[in-house]
Amino acid sequence: MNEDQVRVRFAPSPTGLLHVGNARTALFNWLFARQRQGVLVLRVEDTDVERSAPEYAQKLIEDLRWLGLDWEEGPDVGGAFGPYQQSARLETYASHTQTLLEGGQAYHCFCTPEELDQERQRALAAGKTPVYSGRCRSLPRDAAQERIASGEAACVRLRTPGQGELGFNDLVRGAVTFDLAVVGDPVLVRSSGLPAYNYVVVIDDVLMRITHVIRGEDHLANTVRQILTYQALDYPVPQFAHLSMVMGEDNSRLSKRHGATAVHQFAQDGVLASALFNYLALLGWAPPDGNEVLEQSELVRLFDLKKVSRSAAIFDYGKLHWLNRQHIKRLSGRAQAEEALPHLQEAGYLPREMTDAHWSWLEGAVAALIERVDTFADLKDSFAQVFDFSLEELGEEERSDLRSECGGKVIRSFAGLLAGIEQLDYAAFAEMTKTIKEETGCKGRDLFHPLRVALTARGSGLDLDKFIPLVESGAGLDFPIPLKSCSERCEAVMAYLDK
RNA sequence: GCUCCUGUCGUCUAGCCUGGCCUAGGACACCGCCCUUUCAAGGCGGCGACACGGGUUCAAAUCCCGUCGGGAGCGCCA
Repeated sequence: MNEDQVRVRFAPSPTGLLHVGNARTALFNWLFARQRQGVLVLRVEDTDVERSAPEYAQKLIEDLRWLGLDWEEGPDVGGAFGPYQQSARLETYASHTQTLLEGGQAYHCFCTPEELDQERQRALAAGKTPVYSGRCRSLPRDAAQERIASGEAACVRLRTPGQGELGFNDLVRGAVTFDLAVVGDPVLVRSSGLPAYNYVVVIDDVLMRITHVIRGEDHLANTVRQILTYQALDYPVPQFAHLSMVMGEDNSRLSKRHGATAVHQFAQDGVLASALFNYLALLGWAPPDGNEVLEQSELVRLFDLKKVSRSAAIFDYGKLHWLNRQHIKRLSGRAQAEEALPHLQEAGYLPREMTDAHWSWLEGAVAALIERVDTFADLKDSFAQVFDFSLEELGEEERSDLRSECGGKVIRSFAGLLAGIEQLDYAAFAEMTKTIKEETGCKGRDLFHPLRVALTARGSGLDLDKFIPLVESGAGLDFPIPLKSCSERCEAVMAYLDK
């Protein structure tokens, strides 16, 4: 292995679905690794047995892959520095703890949670930062051993300086300095014997040879404790980069009440992975030339960790949707149809078994309807105007359009012409409208609106020149919901008018 | 409460390091116009910001100090 090789990691805890905030962290790690020809490690942080669940680890992996990320090492692909889930690394942590205990950099603490809580309350009340008092710090080692032997519960704490300053250079934030007087001795190992996050993360990052730790800003303050741990272990400290948080519109942490937050949800809503990828990269970073619609490979080329914004960003669904439209447009007709198909099948418009005829009809339909939608879920809704034809649900305005003087004349004239025609395509339709205009004297809105309502049972929608060929070519195909031809629609309207 | 991070159009940001090229640029959203048999889409245009107060300087969005706002951390959660 090359000593200079960049090695980064994404280390989610499997306590829920992949959130866009975490996805952005993963993505920035990925971009950085790819552009530096480095290695991305996926590590599952499942030391919290209460909240972790293996199903979530699997879903996390699926969602990351859907987004278009890959990694060289991880629980699913293996690697030279595994295992890659912390629950399988407990022995490693234990041996490090032994070393620290023997060297005196760590010690056993017998304080009970109740005592610590009281200490904390007192500090808060006195207007000070709650810091562990260090009561068990100077307990002689053999005395501690005896208490443990007698069955007393103890956790292991790191011995920290308690005074002075500790600074580090953050790749996105620059120089950051902390007063060590406000950092107490952190718990390394809980009295249950399970190691704590801030401890294992250090050991794992060292053992997995991580060179750059790119993570959320919520870890910024913990970095001091972690650096102290690196030092106690006599390990080299990696570079840090703390990314700002992703917020909802009201500037509070993005949560479900702001809308979709899980990557999985965006996939279901018909957002393209490439669009979400693009949007996430733009959250806190801007391309140098101002062109914001970018593919993965372009992002890899242009991305610059040093240019990442230091302030929090609000997740803008509107811009994501705009980007999604841009990415949809870049897809070939066939690819658009393929993306659309699952959503349309789920809505019951298209059969599970697609014939070639279905495919070519679908491509045409998607091409006609796609420009008007933000997502494939929206596309599903706009397919309703092709398949659903219900005169019972006409609105007031549409009803009066049909029943108006021109409406009745136009439709009767249209129905008459339709009877004598083989194949209604747009050219034929254009010819017919001319004739209708002459026969009825109706024109403009008075002419076209009744026709639109008669054919679509709606007051607005797709251009008729696109709508008619779509319906006519689809009418012969076998769909779960039969697609009515123009003449069938027209007959229904005539019957409706006669009532 | 304390500590740390942060503050440019409604939103994402460029510019800040290395003061003058800033009459502060772009994108989304919004508004208007054009296109049009509808609704969109699309094209064109418009509105719109340096949080505030002091300093330093011939000159400050840019450097310094303070205030205020936002976020995070202070756990035997991760």
